[in-house]
Amino acid sequence: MLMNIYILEELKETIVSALKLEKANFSYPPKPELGDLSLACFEPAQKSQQNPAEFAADLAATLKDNQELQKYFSDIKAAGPYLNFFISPAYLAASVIETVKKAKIAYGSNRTGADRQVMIEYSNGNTHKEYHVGHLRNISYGDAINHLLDANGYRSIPVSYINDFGIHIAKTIWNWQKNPEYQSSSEAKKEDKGYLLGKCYSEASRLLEDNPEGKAEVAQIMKEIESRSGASYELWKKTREWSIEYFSSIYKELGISFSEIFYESEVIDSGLKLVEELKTKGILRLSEGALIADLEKYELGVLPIIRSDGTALYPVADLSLASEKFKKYDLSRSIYVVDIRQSLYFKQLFKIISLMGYDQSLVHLTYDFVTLPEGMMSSRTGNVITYKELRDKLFARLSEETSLRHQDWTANRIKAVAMTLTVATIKFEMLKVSADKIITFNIEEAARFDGYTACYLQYGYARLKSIVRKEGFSFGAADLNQLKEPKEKELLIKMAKYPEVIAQAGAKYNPSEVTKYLFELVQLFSDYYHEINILKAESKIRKARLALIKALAQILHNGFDILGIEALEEM
RNA sequence: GCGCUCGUAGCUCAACUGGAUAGAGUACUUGGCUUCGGACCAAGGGGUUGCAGGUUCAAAUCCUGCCGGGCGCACCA
Repeated sequence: MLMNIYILEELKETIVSALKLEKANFSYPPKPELGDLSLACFEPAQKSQQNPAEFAADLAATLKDNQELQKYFSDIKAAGPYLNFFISPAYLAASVIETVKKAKIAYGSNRTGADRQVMIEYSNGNTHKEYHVGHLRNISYGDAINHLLDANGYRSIPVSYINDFGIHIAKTIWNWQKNPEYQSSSEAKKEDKGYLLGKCYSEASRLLEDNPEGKAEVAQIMKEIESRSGASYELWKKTREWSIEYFSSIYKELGISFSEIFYESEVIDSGLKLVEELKTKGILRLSEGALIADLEKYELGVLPIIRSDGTALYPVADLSLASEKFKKYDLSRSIYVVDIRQSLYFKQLFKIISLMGYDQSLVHLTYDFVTLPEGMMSSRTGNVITYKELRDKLFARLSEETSLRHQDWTANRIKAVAMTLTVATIKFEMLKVSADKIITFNIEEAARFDGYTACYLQYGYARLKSIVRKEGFSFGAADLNQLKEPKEKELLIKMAKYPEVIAQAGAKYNPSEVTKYLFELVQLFSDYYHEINILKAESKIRKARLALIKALAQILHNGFDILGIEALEEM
């Protein structure tokens, strides 16, 4: 299959071959008056022991008569140590708009990954616990990376791993059994029960803090679950289902789906066998009664694997899961999207996996936590904001605003639009900040319709589509030479950069570059829209502008897809 | 104690990984509705990039040392 070659890439290659450069350092001028594409001359000048500014000026003079380059550039001039290229507007418009028109949903994607399979694990809820804003950052981030990998030519396999077998479950069941009001509410819908379990768990953690008696009871319950028989085990089976149903209802609301979901309870047994093997191989050893991985010689400390009482710790399941993944799928890379606080743990885990003989590349994709303006959150003390609470608060604001603007709309329509905006807002807020920054989630700020927000972008898209709708189907071939406005050129340059943004954001696992790009694109459009009339323009110009607008809408739509955001035709 | 990480405008964040006069949003002040959707647009003020050295043509970015916040470091996940 022939893939798209994008204009800027093509131009850079043309320049490099025309100048016979080995290495070229391209950038974009800070202001459009300076040019559209820029070549820094520091390095080549140094090689030929010349002043960079003179070097640039010499090059500009040489290139003036280059027939090949004149096809693409209306002007080439030096500005200090930079050689600046002005792309010919007609060529730019034709190239960008035609490429978008042909590629449609594929505009921006590339073949870097060469179809290699990559697994990406994210969301990773714990049954019986709440699904909170931290999980939302994880799932939004993981899903965006999943889309970015696909757009960069990888075959990405999104999976989730649900911890359904830890001590937290015994705590929840302990509290559940003690409180008849929990049991009596089991007539509720399954997903509501999943939510209730989360509440029950946080309460249990609080109750158990200074309660040795309770802790002993919890340990007893844990043993019963591990033995897979008895009343607590039966209750585990039932409540586990509630949580899983609850998670799947969340994924559905968020429009996210996984190729496969793994469960700790299903990998733990083979994990115990695996751990025995690793012990005979000498990778693990006993110490102070516990089974540990001694990684001191790699400066990674010590990782306990099995408690001195013989019960399994978290790595047992993780090791088993890793080998499961590699057995089942032919992976070139395995990515784990997990909170940065576990970075030492993942270094240890990856070291053990490589000692086991796996040579696939392992990536721990980290992000920092989410907090609220009021302060830190912890699932133990229970002052977390859950998905449900956040969603409801955002939804209330966004639907209020929507119904204010559309008093003729039905309640259902308002609800549907507000829900789409809610999900878009959550994802956008989680993605717009780079992963290594703590997010202070400010609901008031997030739910705005102006500024760097999901609603601002959606509004821009809705206006675009509104124009396109008015045009109907009378749509002939456009003469793109009619796009002569400077603002049109600015828009086209920005549109031409989209493929680079996708490539870079993918290589750096950084969706915030996409959010920023889309915001700037909509800003440019809003400015253009305000100043230049599209539908009232003279027929030939109108057609050309409509072609521009359609390509623009396509790019916005593609960007929304990467972010996992549903584009609204009307809002 | 050891290690990781962050520190940029009042606030929330960018800065193409060493490049042009450090940019956006918000807040504040001001201007624009006989508009293709004003949920918009335009203009203005606002900075010793935590501090001090160093590396070089060039440093918010790299190195060293401080200061301040956050997070990890054996039976939590």
